[in-house]
Amino acid sequence: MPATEPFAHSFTVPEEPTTPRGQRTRAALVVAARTVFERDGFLESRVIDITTEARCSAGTFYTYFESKEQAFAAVLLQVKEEMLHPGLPHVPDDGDPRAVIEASTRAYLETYQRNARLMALMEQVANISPEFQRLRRDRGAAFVDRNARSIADLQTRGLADPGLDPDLASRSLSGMISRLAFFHFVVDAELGEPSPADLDSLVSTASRLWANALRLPESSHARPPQE
Amino acid sequence: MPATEPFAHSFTVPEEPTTPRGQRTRAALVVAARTVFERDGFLESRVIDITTEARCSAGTFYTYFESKEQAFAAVLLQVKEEMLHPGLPHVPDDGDPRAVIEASTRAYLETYQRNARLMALMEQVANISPEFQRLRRDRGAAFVDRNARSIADLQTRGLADPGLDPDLASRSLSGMISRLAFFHFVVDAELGEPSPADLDSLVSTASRLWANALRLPESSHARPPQE
Amino acid sequence: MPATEPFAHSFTVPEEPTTPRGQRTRAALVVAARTVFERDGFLESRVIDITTEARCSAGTFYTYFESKEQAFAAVLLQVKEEMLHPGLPHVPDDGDPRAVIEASTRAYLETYQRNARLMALMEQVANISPEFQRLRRDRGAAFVDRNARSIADLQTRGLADPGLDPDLASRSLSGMISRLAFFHFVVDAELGEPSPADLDSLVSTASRLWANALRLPESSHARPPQE
Amino acid sequence: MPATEPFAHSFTVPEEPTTPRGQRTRAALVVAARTVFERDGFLESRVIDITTEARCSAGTFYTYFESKEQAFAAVLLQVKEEMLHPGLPHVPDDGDPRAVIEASTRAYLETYQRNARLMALMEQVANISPEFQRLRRDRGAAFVDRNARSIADLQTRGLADPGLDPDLASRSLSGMISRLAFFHFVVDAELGEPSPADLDSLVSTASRLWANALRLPESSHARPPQE
DNA sequence: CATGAATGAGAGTTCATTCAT
DNA sequence: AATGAATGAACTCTCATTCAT
Repeated sequence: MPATEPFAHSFTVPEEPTTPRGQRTRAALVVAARTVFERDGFLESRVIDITTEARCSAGTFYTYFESKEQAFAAVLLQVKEEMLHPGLPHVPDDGDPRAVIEASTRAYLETYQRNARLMALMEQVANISPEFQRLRRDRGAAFVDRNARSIADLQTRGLADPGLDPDLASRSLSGMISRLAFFHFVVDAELGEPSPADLDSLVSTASRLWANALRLPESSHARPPQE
Repeated sequence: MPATEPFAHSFTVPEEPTTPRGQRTRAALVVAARTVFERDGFLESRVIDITTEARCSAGTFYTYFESKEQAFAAVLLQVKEEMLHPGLPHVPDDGDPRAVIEASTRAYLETYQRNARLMALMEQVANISPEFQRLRRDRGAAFVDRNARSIADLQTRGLADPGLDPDLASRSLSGMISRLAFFHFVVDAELGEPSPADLDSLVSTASRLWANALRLPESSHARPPQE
Repeated sequence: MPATEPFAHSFTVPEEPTTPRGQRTRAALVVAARTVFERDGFLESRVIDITTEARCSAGTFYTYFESKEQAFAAVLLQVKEEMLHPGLPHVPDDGDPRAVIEASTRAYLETYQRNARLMALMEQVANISPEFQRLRRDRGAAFVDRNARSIADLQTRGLADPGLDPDLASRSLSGMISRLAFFHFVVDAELGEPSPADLDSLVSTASRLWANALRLPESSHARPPQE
Repeated sequence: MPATEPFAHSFTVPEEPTTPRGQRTRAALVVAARTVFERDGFLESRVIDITTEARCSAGTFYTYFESKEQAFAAVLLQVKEEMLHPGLPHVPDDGDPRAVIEASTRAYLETYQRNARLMALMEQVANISPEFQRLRRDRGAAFVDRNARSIADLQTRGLADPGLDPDLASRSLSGMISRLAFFHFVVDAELGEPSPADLDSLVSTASRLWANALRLPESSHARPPQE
């Protein structure tokens, strides 16, 4: 059935194939799907492009996925680790909150940069499909929650502005970073805009804004990241 | 041409109709296009839905637009005023930067809320079409530039953290507000999420973060967060 | 693409199907295309008429051809043998040039008669599409060249008017025969004109004119004009 | 009603307009129609192209013509004089049949050359529409008949091969000339083929073939046209 | 499990023609 | 007589999905 309601299908990925051959084919399809999706975007990608890329026939695609959407979901699942936002816990908490924030910010931006095409894709698909909109939201929420806990902790320790709602502040600041990354690594890159800043400047400014916004005290050994 | 390369058309709108009748029809089509686009999204909208809504025949659409994309561009043009981000200059500069920021933030969020469907649409289309990606970028840049000037001004006046690059800071903070608005008024609304915050909280938190991030001094006489 | 530039496509036929089923379907489509084209003319034929005739769905057509034009090219390719102008060499050169010319003329006219609908079609399409105009020209050139060599040979043997340019004479005389056939088997037949002459008269007159035009000597023993 | 049966309309041209303005507009439309038809071909020409060329509105076209076909008929009527084949009677019968034939041939080819685009057009339309197929046939018949009478006359005077049927011979030879002209001035020209012969060679060869075909005696003052 | 031909609903777009102004 | 906006039937082509082999 052509051109039906897109995204009307659930994207519950069905059981993994049991035979080695099946696993190989499926894996090839997921890799191919990622390649094609990242290259052409979700809408412009044809199932046949994916199967061609995976060197199998059109029908085989439907042995492993019920729809193009499901294949996209499989791609997302496969790269989940990469996409996991490396929030604050991933960096050593060495006692200097500003340093922690900067390290986290750097880690986030570097990860974003590595997966820029995929993030662009996610942005595209999330705005087309409520299912993926929810997926993005939920994944983002994990990131936001982690940061919210960090903010609350800093408030408890008397280091952060107690007048801020930790959740809302985290939503805002996390969105700040992700939007900055999106415009920098996706929009400007796609449009061929000259990069207005290098990664260090981004990290420096963004983490300084974040720390300032929480009213964190200056680092003891004052080492202004830029200026 | 069925389902060919989307967005292959330039945005050169055919000459405006000269007769009143033509102007009426075209206007009706633009209104209908906005209605349909906002209701169904860009991709799910059919030209015939628009003409049905405008109570004219399918062929008439092509008297005024070369494609669905062009009609969308016409919608954006028509509502440009509404979409214009109010930015800082639109509110009275009464000497208290925090108050100005709060007023601006409120104005922005209120505008966003009023045009939430359109903003969602823009987000969708921009992630599909490079042409509209650029349009969004350029419009956003105007907003960012205004805020950057404001930040630089505050730095000059010794009120804002001199260690911040005004442009990058503006990109970051402007993105923070727009992303917050997007998640609040579009994503959460579409997904039927219980609103985690009311408008006042959003305004209060966002503007406090913004002012903190710049290290603006506390307002001298503690005024109520909004008035 | 509805009713856009006709004949904008090249004639690169997609790869032949490998499976027997595919070959069967493709062959059925070519047969159906010929039937429909001959019945309705090229312009009046719809792709859907062809697929209906071939008992397959509309989409299947595009598995094998990129356009109606390409299907027509496939028809021409398939019936190339039939359409090949028999020309002089195909008949025994028994030493009497007039007899050879008469036999050739008869063979040509009989072939034309058998493929009259196809010739009409070719005439129609060639006058619409430069691609097919060239195809017709090139095919005609083969016929003309053969006759030109024959004329030159007769001149060498002192049997034909040496004052004639063999190429131009062949172009002229070949055109004479083909035009005669066209008017007789296509135009008059389509218009329901009473046939002004039977095949024997056509052969007799045309071959006599051809032979006279070259100033071939009379046949020695007056044989009956046709056997 | 778009895309209806082409040529389903009769092409009886309706009454001429009475007012001077109407006559002017109609004349402009006929000129424009010829220009556009000759430039783009009948099928590729749009009514709106014609009215644009004539600097009037689309609706005005239908004040004077019932259809695109009728406008084409009007063009043909207007240029009837030019298109009239200048058969034998148009040249002085100075007693030398070969000279007469050569002069006629030259006149025909020169006329054809001048109206090549129109002849191409006629060839295109005649192969699309039975109505115009008939028109072409009838006009050609006038030419053929004239030549047939000439041939019969030459036979009566003992100058032409009495074994030829005058009508069939005329059909054949007239077709020879028109086909030669068509390939030379239309096909080769459109395809950008290098002209294989100049006008003088065409005239010389064609008229010699014609005269030979009738077995006309050599001109008394033997002046071989070429060689 | 793999193949790849077949499906067919559906969309965008054209343009000759009409008709209210 | 002129205008030009409106009409809408018709057509081509796409591609996700199915299914016989």
